[in-house]
Amino acid sequence: MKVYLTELFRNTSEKLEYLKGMTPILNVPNNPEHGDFSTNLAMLLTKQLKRNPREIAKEIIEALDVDPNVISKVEIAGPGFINFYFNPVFVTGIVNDIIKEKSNYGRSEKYKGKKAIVEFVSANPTGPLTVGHGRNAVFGDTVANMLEWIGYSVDREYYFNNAGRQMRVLGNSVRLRYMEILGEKIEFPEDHYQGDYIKDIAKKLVDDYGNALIDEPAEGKFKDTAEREIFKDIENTLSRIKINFKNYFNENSLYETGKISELLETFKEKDLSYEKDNATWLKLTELGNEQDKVIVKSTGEPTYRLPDIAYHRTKFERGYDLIVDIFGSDHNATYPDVLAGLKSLGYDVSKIKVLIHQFVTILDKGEVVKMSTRKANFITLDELIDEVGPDVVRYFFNMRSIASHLNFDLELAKTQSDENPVFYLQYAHARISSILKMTKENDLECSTDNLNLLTTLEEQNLLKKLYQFSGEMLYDSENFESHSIASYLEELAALFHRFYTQCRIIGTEKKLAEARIALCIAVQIVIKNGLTVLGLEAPERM
RNA sequence: GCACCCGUAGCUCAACUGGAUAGAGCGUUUGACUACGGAUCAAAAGGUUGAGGGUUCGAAUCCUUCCGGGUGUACCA
Repeated sequence: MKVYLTELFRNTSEKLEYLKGMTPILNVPNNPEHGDFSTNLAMLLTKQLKRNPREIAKEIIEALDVDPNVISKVEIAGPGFINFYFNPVFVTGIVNDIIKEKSNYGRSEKYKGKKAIVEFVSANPTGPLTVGHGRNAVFGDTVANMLEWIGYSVDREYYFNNAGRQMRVLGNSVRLRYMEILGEKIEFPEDHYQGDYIKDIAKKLVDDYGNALIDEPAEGKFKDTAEREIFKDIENTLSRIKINFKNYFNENSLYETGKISELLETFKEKDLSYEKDNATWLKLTELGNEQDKVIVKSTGEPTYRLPDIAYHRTKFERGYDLIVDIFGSDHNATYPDVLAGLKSLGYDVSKIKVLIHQFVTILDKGEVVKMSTRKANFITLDELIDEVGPDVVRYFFNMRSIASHLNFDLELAKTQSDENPVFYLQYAHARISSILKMTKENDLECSTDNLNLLTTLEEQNLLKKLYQFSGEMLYDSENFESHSIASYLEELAALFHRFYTQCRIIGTEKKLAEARIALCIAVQIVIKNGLTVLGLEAPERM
C-alpha cells in the first residue's frame, strides 16, 4: 500500500513543480476514521509556498492520478492532512503474496551482499551469566536476527579477556577452595569470588588430581580450569535461549599476533601519540575531545583502550560493512575514546553502531536486589530460564526499548508466567493450527479464489495489519528496535482473536469459509516469521 | 561538578520518530459460548505525559531552566 502511494506521488511531481524532490511522510493514522494512510505533505509546504494548507492539499489531490481499484477515497481533513482509503478488494491481495512466499514473506534484500558483525555478551569468564547479561544476550542475538532478515550476512562475536587482575583473583579463589577441601585452614579474602560455583570447580580438581596441585600457582591449572568450566557453563546457558556464537575473540590474541604493538607503532608514526610522565598518551584533544587519554601506563601495561581500538581495527580489516556493539550503560563513557582513536586512524566510524542498553533492576518483593558477581548475590540467567522457560526470557527482554530501565520483578515473573504476552502470540499461532486441522476434517480447503469476500471490519483490519509487516520489519531492523516487532505481533494477534470471535469458518458459505482459511494461513505465516526473528517458538499446540 | 539514559494510568511499558481524541498488558469492576481451543472476546473506570518557560499550524517527542532516579566520570577492565 505504502509503495503504491510513494510511487503515486513520484509520478505526480511531474505535474506540480513544488512536489519535486519531496518524499511524502506516510503514516497509518491512530484513528481509523482518518483513513488507511495519511500524509502531512500539504502542511509542510505551507511555509515554502506561503499558502493555505487545505488549498495546497486540494491542488495535490486533483493532480494525483488515482486508480479507483486501489484507492477508493482521498480526502482532506483537519488542518490539511490528506487521507487515503484503500479499496477493500485490493487490500485482500496481500493474502496471495504471503501464502506464496511463506517463511520468506517480509524479508528484505536491501542489504544483500553486505557483511555485519554483532558483538555482544562479551562477559569475562569469572562467573555464570546473570539476569543482567540476559538483556544484552537476547537483544544482541535479536539484532543479529533482524539484520539477517534484511539481507546482511551476520557474524556473532563474543569478545573476552582471560588475562588481568580479575582472572588472577578467580584462579586464586579456586586455589583457596581447593586447599580448603583438602583440609587446609584458609582465609578467604572478601574481594575474592564468593560463589558456590568456585567450590564446584575446586571439587572437580580434587576429584581429578587429588592433592597433586598443592604447589600449583593460582594462575596455572586453577585459572585455566576455572575459565574452561565457566565458559562451558556460559555456552550452555546461551544455547538454552538459542544463542550460538560464531567467534569467541580472545583479547590476548591481539598481543600474540602483534596487533597491539602494530597499533602503537601506527599511532607513533602518524604522530597521534606522545610520551608524558613515562606513559603513552593518545592525542584526543586535537580531535575535539575534552582530554587526551593514556593508552600505555607508566608501568608499561596498556589501558583497556589500546586493545579495544586494536580489536575494532580488526573488524574493519575483516571487511565488515556494519559493526554493531551491544553494551550495558556502564560502558557509556568508554566507547567514545575508542571511536575517536579509530577515527584518527582514518577509519569510517559511521559503520560502527554502539547500542547501549540500560540496566535491569531486579526486584524481589518490591525490594531492589543489588547484584555483584564477586559477592555472588546475583540471580543467574540459568535460574531464570529454569523458572519461566526460554521463550518468556527472550520475549521479556525484547518487549522493551533498550533505552529504558527495566524492572524485573522476580515474584511477578514466576507467578504470572502464564499471563505473559508471549503466550498470547503463541496461542494465536497454535489456535490457527487447530482451526486448520478442524476445517480439514470438515472438507474445507484453503482457496485464494474468492478473497474479495473478506469485507467485514474484522477481516479488513486484519488484512491491513498484514500489509504493514514488511515495512515494519525493515524499519525496526534498520533501527535496531526489536521491541517494536513484539508490539506489532501483539497487535496482529489481537486483531486475529477479534476476527476469530466474530467470523466463523465452519458453518458459513463454502467460498467465504475457504477465503477465511486463506486469511488464517496468512496470519499464521506472519506470526511465525515475526516470532522467528525474535528467536521464539511458533508452537502448533500449547 | 560534568557526560549519557530515564521520568507517561495503581504497577510494567508503548506511542509510526513533530501529527488529529496519548495507547496496550497486568490489576480493579461488569458482561459473552450447548461454538472451529475460554491461554479468548466485549465493555467500564483509571492521565495537568515530573514542574515551569520557549520554538510553530501542531509538542510526551525539539530547545531551555529546575526537580527526581540510574550509569559513568582512573596510568581499573
